[in-house]
Amino acid sequence: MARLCREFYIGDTVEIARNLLGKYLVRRLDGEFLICRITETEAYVGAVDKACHAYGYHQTRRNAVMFGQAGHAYLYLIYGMYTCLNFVTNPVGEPDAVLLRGLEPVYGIDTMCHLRFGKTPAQLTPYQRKNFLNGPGKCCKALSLDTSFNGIDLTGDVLFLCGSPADVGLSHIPQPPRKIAAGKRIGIDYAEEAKDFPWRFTLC
DNA sequence: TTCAGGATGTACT
DNA sequence: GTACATCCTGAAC
Repeated sequence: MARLCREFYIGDTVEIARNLLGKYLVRRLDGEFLICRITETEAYVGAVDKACHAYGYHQTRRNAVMFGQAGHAYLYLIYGMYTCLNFVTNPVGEPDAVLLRGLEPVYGIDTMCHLRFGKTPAQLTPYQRKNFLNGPGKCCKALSLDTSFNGIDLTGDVLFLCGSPADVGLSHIPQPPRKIAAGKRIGIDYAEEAKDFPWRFTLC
């Protein structure tokens, strides 16, 4: 499959967060492909952003991956229970990342449904159907990702991104034109002025 | 349909 | 000991 190369992940992090919308996230699990369209992201910029784990270039054991090479995945545990997936951007030493907040399932839906709810798609309640992949913890659960994947290379074979349905062998999937909305980020009320940065992007 | 509250464990001070 | 880039449940409207 033709996947996004490392250069895609190098540049202005806020711009990359916007460019990630509509791209396809591919997870290879036991030989099966799980494929989703990215619908929601947030940018985190270490140098200036109090909401970022690496604010002011503060490096710890947890966030070390953010200081490494672009195009790798930063995964961490939040609230003791849930995993968040980030894409590391920018050059080595510049700790920026894009948080994945929302997805739309495209392929492998039965498997994702089972991973998330232990049910088949037909067994979902309307509430579960509506809230399938609209949060960072939910995305990781449906793709069977946990902190053991921290630092994985996004140009490898386990987890990577593609630019179009044709790149993932699904040329029959339509891509209707959609708009991008920007807004404030979520769950970072402690971050003072940074909580109001319009660095959350949604496909609508 | 919205809201409050609890679950839960790791990293960091 | 405290805070945390969250999610689910159940109750009230």
